[in-house]
Amino acid sequence: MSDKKLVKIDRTDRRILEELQHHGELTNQQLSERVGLSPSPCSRRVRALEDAGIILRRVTVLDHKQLGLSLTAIILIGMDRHTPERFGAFESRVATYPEVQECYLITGQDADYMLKVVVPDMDHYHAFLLNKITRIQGVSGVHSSFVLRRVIDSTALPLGYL
Amino acid sequence: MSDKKLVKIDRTDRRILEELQHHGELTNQQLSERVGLSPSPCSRRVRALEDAGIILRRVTVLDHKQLGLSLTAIILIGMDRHTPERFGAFESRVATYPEVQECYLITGQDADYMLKVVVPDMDHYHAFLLNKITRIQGVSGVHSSFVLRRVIDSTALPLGYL
DNA sequence: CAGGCGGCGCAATGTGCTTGCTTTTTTGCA
DNA sequence: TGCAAAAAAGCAAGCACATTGCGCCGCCTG
Repeated sequence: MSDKKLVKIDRTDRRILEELQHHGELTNQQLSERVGLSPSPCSRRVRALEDAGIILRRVTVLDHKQLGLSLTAIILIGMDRHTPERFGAFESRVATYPEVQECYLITGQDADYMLKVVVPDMDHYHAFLLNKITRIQGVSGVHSSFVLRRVIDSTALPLGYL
Repeated sequence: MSDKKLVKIDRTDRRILEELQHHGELTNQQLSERVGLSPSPCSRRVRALEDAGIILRRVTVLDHKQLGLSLTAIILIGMDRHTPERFGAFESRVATYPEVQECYLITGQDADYMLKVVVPDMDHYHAFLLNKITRIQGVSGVHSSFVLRRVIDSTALPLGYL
């Protein structure tokens, strides 16, 4: 592995992570006063968390509605044969589709993969299914649901267990 | 609505959004040279995108494995009665559970809600189901799947349609 | 073809980040 | 319980970066 150094996460680190999870736009000194620290040790802690790989990356979340991407679909996909070749081929193909936000190999007899897909509208979704999903070797069953309302849409992890 | 100003998104804005979606840690001048601009107009464009609400927020993504959160579950939930009161009660309860990363009201006869939940292990998942999900009035059917592998786990939108 | 508008680049200013050093607090052991 | 060592916090200076005003250029319009 490439994780250089490991950090024991105390109460202060937990507060830092809690803030950064939701507010990645905070400056270091804004963050430092929220967690009750002066800027320098706060900055050092954040860098330690990055070096340890606990902070994976910073991202910017965009408004799909304003970008004309109104349709979000949840797709459950079953495979005909459960071989590593089938799975490998499926995953490497799916990884090239920008419409796919999430793709998980999951347990259960009904489905092998769960996908979250974002497209402009139904026409594009139809085209996506026909041209990209059903074309992949081994895809046997496809079940689509569509998002009516986003009650919660977050990337935050529950830090209460630490 | 409170969206102050609207921005027509040209090729440069698209490149900015594409970079920021994946690399929210970029400094403005790093971003500016990636999109082929000088720092000042780049900064102005980013702020315009923020003011327009196209850039919703910046977040920090953490490594769930290193934080001892090894289990991710996909839960499909059905409601006994499809009334606004039932839905409202369910949603306001679910919104208070930090383990729930995503909660969508979805189409389909099999389920009404799809949840993505993060917990340390199976014991905690069991407790979560018993103490938090099945306690909610109106929950009739619960189907759990568990994530075996994260093939794609992103927040990036497909900007190729613009 | 002339006028106006909008976006880009440059330079200066101000803000925030970073690094070395000192002080304080915590931890471990007698 | 007290002392010593180590780790973390705070301070100040140097530096990098973001921001703002201004002049210039290209484009669109009348």
